[in-house]
Amino acid sequence: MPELPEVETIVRQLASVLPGRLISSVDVRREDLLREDAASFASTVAGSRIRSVGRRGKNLVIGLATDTKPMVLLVNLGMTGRMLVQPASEAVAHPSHLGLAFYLSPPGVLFYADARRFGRLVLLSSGEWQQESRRLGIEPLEPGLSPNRLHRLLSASRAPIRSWLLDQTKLAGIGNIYAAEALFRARIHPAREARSLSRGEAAALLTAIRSVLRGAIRSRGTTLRDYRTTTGGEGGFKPSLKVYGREGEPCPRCKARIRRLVLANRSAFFCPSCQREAPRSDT
DNA sequence: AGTGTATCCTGCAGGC
DNA sequence: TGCCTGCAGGATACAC
Repeated sequence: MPELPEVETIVRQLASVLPGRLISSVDVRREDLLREDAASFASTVAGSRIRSVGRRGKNLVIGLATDTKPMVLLVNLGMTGRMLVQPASEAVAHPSHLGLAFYLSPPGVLFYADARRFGRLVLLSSGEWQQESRRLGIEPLEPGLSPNRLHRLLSASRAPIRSWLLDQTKLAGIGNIYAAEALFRARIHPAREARSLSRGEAAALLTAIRSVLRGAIRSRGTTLRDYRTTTGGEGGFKPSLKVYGREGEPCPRCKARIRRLVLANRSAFFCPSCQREAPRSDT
């Protein structure tokens, strides 16, 4: 669910309300969302002050100043994770599938809720976070990513381009929805070998990735079912999806029926006419 | 270096 | 109505 645009939306909302506030206490309801035990997590976080809220790939990066040292609270939302903020003035109603509650001062509550509990909240030292961050690939919206650089990265891999796009160690932040949408816009078949893309195709793919991510951010993300903003609102990008989840529907460009194939055990939606696996060999 | 499979979970849609 | 199966935005570990 939450890919780069959804996480970016959440980060922007949190960044406008959290920095400077104190986390007075933490209520851990689902310990399996943590890597450490609930008691040590709570004792580290309680009493800390929120310094910053950022994003790296699909991860929320929350900077905390604790009693002893600066820490990073890394939140990966998995498929169904939600970050919900309750203003102090409202009665505190718990969301369904509540995982953790962070009680704030000035008053307010930050909830982490997660139906499937694939999400994770991890406390790291600054050094540990730097190491973790190095494992992730480049940010697709980072200006330093040029068409040539993308082409170089692609040329090292025989993986299908859709699998390559989902690999967070290559680019960080793209998931199944936006991979499908970017490949459609760039007219590239999802099963093409990454290294088979020409320089021109790599450039077109980069343009497509950026335009679809930026468009989705403008719409506050894509809500299929579970994704919510921090205020509980839905993202508005779903009507802009051209192929994802549209198997059997006509391609908006050429009217051919959109197809679904399975790559690495995950659905890949594409237009068989606009996105050819091999160059046309007819006439 | 790849893939396929399984795993972690719950919820929902569709078939019967 | 209910039971069953399949599928879902993600990440990771395993065998091959």
